[in-house]
Amino acid sequence: MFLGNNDVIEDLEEADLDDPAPAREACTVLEALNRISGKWAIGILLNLSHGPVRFTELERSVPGISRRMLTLTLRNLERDGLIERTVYATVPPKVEYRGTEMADELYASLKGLTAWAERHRDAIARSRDSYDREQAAAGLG
Amino acid sequence: MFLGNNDVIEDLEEADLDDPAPAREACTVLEALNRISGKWAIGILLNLSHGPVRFTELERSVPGISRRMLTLTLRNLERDGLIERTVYATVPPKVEYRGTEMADELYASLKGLTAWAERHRDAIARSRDSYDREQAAAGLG
DNA sequence: CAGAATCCCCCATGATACTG
DNA sequence: CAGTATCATGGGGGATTCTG
Repeated sequence: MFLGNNDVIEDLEEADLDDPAPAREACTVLEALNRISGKWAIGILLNLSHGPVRFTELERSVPGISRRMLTLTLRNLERDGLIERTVYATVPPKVEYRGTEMADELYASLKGLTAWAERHRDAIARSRDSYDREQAAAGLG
Repeated sequence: MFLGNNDVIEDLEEADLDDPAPAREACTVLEALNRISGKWAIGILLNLSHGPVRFTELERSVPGISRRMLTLTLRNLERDGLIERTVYATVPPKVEYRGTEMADELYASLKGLTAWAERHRDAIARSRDSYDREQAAAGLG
């Protein structure tokens, strides 16, 4: 996925200084969203929110993910400090992933978004339906 | 960008029923994130949070956006019911966009994420630096 | 078991030109 | 002013194969 415009930071200087607030806010929110962007990050993070999980367990509990994307997403999350990776030198190998405290705080911050989505789920669906109907009607006219 | 796996909804049935909670939570959060996904949605939404704004004003206040992407993103946000579009039959044409109350509630829900990003900005940067250094060191060894 | 390497495809975005 | 239409591209993600 591709979420957010990182150039905002530099563009801020040349932007209209009358009201730079929206650009600055946008920039900060995007910092957060960029950590959880990508098709699989959220699903992985949530599965790690209740204790350590092994690689293959994750592969099963995140439906549809490929081994490649699981690896890539785990690496990115580890790089950002959202998960920790522990290797046990056993045969066969055993690798455990667990969310960090920073990730725990992230879940908490996402609660608000979750609540918002639930509150407006129906309204959004209705809005889409009516918009699509209007478009279809306009196409016929 | 590409955020979220919409297939989770259907996959839920065949998923492991011992603990469907993470998958269900992920699904709900993704509903919200999918409304604000894309490179420009947040920047536009934030600029509409303090009253109506015209098309060309938006083009100026969202640095780097192309006319095409501005149009596309506005259409999507309108479809989801996050913004309203008002056309004034004047010469030259005048079109105003404004955020809906649903969008206002969305900003509020994003505050938590913004706070999280600010709190952990430095920690994340340090995590990335140390991760990258370790990778570079491993590459040399 | 837990990956790494390789190839390919699609879609979101960008650039450019035209219009009611 | 506020869009549409068309073409080009890049990188996120999928499928497959190989390995310590």
